[in-house]
Amino acid sequence: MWFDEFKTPIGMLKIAVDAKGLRYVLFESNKHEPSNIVDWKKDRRVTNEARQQLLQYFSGERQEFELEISLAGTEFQRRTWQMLASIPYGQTWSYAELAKRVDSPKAARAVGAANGRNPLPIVLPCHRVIGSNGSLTGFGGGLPVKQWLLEHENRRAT
Amino acid sequence: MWFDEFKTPIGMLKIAVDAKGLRYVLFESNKHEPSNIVDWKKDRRVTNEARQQLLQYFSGERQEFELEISLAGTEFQRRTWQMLASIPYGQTWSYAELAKRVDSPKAARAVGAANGRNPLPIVLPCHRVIGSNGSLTGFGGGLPVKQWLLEHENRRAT
DNA sequence: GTAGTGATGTCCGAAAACGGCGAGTATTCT
DNA sequence: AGAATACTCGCCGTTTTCGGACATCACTAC
Repeated sequence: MWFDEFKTPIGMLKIAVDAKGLRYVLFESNKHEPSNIVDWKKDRRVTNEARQQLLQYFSGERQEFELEISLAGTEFQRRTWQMLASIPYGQTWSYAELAKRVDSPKAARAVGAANGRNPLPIVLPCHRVIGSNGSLTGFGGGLPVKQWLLEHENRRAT
Repeated sequence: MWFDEFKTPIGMLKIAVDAKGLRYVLFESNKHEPSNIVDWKKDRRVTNEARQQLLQYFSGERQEFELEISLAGTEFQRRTWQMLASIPYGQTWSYAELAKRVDSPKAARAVGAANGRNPLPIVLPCHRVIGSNGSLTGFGGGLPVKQWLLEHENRRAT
């Protein structure tokens, strides 16, 4: 398996792609090890594009991503991850809100678990989901990073 | 998934291959459903060869198989299945003997379980393994078939 | 306040159940 | 006696089951 690696304001990021598109965005210390990709590809075109868009995000030039992505998970997880893309830049939802939008109103907790396994953080903005009482509650890359991302978006938000 | 199907003295047989070789030999009524093959192939060359050798076995012309095979299972299962090929045509081993040959002298019972999941019956002659008291004890394709195979080999044995 | 409770999907570890067994012992027929 | 049968118990790898733990939250009861 091959990763493209590059530096950002929040540390090194690693990304990997497979035949369908972007598959992983990893922090230096990721909680869950990525599972092996069956049909991974060393596709410079896709990784270059993804890296560029991520760097644009960090410099403030980009608020939305336009990338081919490849989601591997249960039906519920994919539903949850895809819904993340609906949260506008600079805004936050609660886990309960996200659960409602996914048609499982009572599954706030399950949504949290799915968020914890989001394979594409930042691109799919799981950092925009916080506790209904305003607490940050958790983040794969560590809470400080979550806070940094939210503040970064707040500074740029229209 | 694609199966080649053909008629034999003990009923219809189905065989399937993947990238590495012969993967399944199935009786009409198989106890364990085959798991999905990831990289199965519709490879006429391999299936034709396998079918031909099997038919030769039934007609008595063939006592040993020479085929590329693909074994998917735990380390112990593969060890057990491979050892089956060492049992000479027309002879029988007890489960305990087989266990010894596999370096787990006390695992007679585990060997039995592995035998029960042999994906390539006849080619890997699990029918040549019987209880240490001479009883047939069990067979995926049914005990009558096991008995038929043993008698068939006895008739032809030198 | 604060402490407890139930609902939800997934993962992970532990524990139990389950087989194509076998050796040893007891029981039952000739 | 001696042989056939029955029951018990240990053995081993795999499969199944089960109980928590989670990036939650609303509600109730004190």
